[in-house]
Amino acid sequence: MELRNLITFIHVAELGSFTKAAEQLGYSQSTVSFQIKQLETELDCLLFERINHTITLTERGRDLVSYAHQVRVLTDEFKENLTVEEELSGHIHLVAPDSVCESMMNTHYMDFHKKCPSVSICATTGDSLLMLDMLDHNEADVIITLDRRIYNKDYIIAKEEMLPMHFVASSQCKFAGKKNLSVRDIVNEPFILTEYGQGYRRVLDRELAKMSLEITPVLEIGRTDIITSLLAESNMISYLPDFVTKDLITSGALCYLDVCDVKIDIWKQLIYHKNKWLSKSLKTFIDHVKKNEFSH
Amino acid sequence: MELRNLITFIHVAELGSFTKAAEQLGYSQSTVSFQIKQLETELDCLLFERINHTITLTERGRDLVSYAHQVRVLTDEFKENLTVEEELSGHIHLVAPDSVCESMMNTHYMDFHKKCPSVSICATTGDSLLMLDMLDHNEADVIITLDRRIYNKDYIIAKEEMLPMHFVASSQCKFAGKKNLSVRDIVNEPFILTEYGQGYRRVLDRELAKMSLEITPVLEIGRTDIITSLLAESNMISYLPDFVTKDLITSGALCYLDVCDVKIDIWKQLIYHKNKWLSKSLKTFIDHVKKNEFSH
DNA sequence: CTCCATCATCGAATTTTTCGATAGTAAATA
DNA sequence: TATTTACTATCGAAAAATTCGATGATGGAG
Repeated sequence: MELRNLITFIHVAELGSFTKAAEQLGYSQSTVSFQIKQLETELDCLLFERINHTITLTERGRDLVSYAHQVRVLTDEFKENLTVEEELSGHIHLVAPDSVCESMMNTHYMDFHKKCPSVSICATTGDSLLMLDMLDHNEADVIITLDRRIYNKDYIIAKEEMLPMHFVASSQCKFAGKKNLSVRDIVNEPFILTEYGQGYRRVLDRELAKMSLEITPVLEIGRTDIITSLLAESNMISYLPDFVTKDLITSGALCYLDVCDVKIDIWKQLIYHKNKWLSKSLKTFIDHVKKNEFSH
Repeated sequence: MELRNLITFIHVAELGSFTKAAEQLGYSQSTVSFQIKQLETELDCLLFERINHTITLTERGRDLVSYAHQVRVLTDEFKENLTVEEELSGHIHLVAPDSVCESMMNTHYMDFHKKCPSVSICATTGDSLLMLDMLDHNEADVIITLDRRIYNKDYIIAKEEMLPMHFVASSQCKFAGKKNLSVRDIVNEPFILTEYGQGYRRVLDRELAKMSLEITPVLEIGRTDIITSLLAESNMISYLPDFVTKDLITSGALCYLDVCDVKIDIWKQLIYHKNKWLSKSLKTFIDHVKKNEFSH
């Protein structure tokens, strides 16, 4: 019992004529005959009595009319809802490094929430590999990486920028103000770094390994806010993106170390999977992040 | 948007896999792919995200699931109602001569009503030509004729019997008891006959015409109960089926006239159109009439 | 009595659906 | 690590279904 036949049946029942229904539907009359017969065969009952070339609904036919109408109403409603402007609602799963999550929540998340109060955001943290894996398994809608510059034909980079990074330490640190430091001068100092999974941490390790150097951090921790506050009160060193240290640099609590022989390109990238269906909500969210979370 | 595709879609959505749905439905996997794509094209939206060979419903997809379920429920309900034993209800239009209507209502109609209280009967009266016309226009479901024996490939004779008929008059009539009367003896007496339309009246006229005779009735009236009561109180003559006069013959108020030279074959026939859909109610009704309205 | 309207039917043309094979990819397994 | 398995996309060919146009039968209108 296909919808096509039900539609034809409705027209026939309303017009009381195969011929007229055929004209109205753009079919030939024999097609209408065939379709009705098809319904009758499938339902194993007579829908119309044909007496002297005029048709009359049987009781079964009358039953079918009401059923067919219900189906048509349902169909029309559904299609209408499809064309209706999609509502800004639903659920979005963002995964990003701790530091990015924090900065987003502190700065512009409320703006988005005000703009789209019905859209619920789930922001979780994770390292680069996990995030990409989540993209691959459609467990995250969009991610932000801080890592080497990622390119892969399966991913769409919605926005990206290179991230300025520095070795940082307390302004009281013995290296503060020193010019032209070498990384060799500091590798044996006590370090606090983010956990290994974070992309820029890995990139740093690899870069040092090229120079046959290695940092053994005394503390590894994902929360960069904790790192920075520890730095301020200690003689430890870290390697962090500027946006994380910005406030404490401005306030003078921390300072950049002028290390000249390590130059690492870390990229901040807003990524989603190429096969991801972008709902209007998701598009809006991505736009919002592009505008607010990246330098303009 | 055909039902077939919606069913497939439901299975895919429930199993989360094109392949499994194909197995369950007996399709090849490519067919399922095709059907889903067909839906997506028609609705102009993505129903499943395909990321790494695993599928996930989109929001639109989720909407469609609930819609498709509704349609399926409707369909199942409808088909179920079809297979459910048809209820004995509905409407039946019987057309019959006045005399037959009366006898039916007086004798066995109540039995039928008790058996099928939800079936409403509309019994109207009409002459043979009208009745056949009504069959041809599907305005009557079944008719009973008192006429010459009707045969036509478009009609189905559910039951028929030859109808004994007699010239009748009051027992006080001057012909009462006379043997071997000729019709010539009585043609000029005052006659009450049914209206011309009634079949057996026409047949009588035609038969007499063969003998170059003619009856000019002083009264023509459809209601045979009126004819018989008038006969009993007058010297008039009529020509009626025995079932009409039975009671008054038994009571002795009327008597048959022994007219030997007119022999007319009148048939009582229960007829419906060959294309008539016999609902269970109608079948039951016809059966009832066959059993009760005809001699066994 | 002829013309028109109606539905049924048939075979041919067309369209749609389905299949089977193949490819590409990821995950599981050895 | 290599291999096997599992999954979806795609393509062309085969099969099936739909549609059409012509024809026929029949009743009604003019």
